[in-house]
Amino acid sequence: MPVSQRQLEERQMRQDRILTGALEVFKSKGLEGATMDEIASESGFGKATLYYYFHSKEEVFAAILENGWKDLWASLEPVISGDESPRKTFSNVLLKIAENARNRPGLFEFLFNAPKVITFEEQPWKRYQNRMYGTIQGLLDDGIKAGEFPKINPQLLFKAMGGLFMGLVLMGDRKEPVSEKDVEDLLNQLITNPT
Amino acid sequence: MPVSQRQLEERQMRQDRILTGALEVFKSKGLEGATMDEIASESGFGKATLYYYFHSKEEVFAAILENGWKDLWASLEPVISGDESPRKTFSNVLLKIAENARNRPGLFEFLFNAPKVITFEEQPWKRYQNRMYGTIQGLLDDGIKAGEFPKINPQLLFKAMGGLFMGLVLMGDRKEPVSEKDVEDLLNQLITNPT
DNA sequence: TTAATTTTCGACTTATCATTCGAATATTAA
DNA sequence: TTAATATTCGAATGATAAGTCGAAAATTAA
Repeated sequence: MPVSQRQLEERQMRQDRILTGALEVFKSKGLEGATMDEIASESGFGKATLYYYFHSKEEVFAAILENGWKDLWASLEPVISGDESPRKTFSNVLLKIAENARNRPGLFEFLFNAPKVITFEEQPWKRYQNRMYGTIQGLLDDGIKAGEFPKINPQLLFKAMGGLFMGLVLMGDRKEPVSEKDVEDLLNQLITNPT
Repeated sequence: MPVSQRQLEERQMRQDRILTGALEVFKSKGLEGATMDEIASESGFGKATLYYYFHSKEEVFAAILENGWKDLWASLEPVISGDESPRKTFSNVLLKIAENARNRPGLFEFLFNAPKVITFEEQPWKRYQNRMYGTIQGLLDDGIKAGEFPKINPQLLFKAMGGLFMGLVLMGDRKEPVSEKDVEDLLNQLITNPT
């Protein structure tokens, strides 16, 4: 009677399938603009089936963010736990983020843009987001103290770096995906020459 | 019979009043989330009156963007037409943008975020946006050629700067408005030392 | 095979708006 | 003052879309 392992996995896969379809629709229509009917047909299920797997449209939306941030954080964890210098760690973190962005640009864009529109309370994914921001902030603080970064308001440097990555993926409607080399060049420009 | 000057001005003021109220609502609810009822009560008119001044909700939305970009561009125009060096001009442009952001942060944020959600065709305000992006891009190209900026993919530098400004205002949920001095410090970090 | 149990789904219900109507009220011009 | 014109508005209208229902089809376990 208790559901089998395979059953659980299949359920999981169906949820993922729904989430993938939903991401497409949310990206093009936004939270309010997206309809459950569209998500249903995009993901290949009947509408009622979506409600079998999720309680509401917002839950679908939140699940995308939750999974996305969790995965992102999971991929960052080992990099951060390493025992490199703040500067090297910081650089690695950025590259890892860039790697994530390259692999699933749609999701990545969504992770950083969607939250601006929404304002529910109690967003579980905020935990991951804050943890990540906090960590990066800490790396910058340490790096500046250690004289590895230019001496500048860390808060500001953080925002600039954050903005940079957002800019890489999102800014304007420019084409041309940014290459890894570009990223490294820019990082060098930014974090080299501690005065 | 032809409407008087004063009449036109009053009409204009009423439209502005509606737009100001609408901006509030759009900011907190987004395009789809915002209701005409709410915009009406926020701006102090009856709902039907909104339709006397605008044809649709989207027209209201578009009018905010159109006015915003037009004003932003207008304030930039003289700076750009100056005969300073690319680098100085660039710096001035950024400061002018920052000034705009300081004066009407709500509008500014809206200008740069709202477009991501929407996708109508034929957006008149896009003309201004593109003009601005194009100009800045040009300044960077020139500056790099003249050896005034670090030698780096201009496209990328552009994105970084764009991201920076977005980051200043929008990134994360950080508080602490960025001071003019902060901005200048960061600009110096970014565009000083042409290697 | 067969009786649970799980999964699927289109049709229905219901609430929420955008937009329109038609009738006031105010303003202007003669 | 009076007739036109401009402005205002709340109450209908209609469309859209979230969420529910109850019945089927699949799958599982015995």
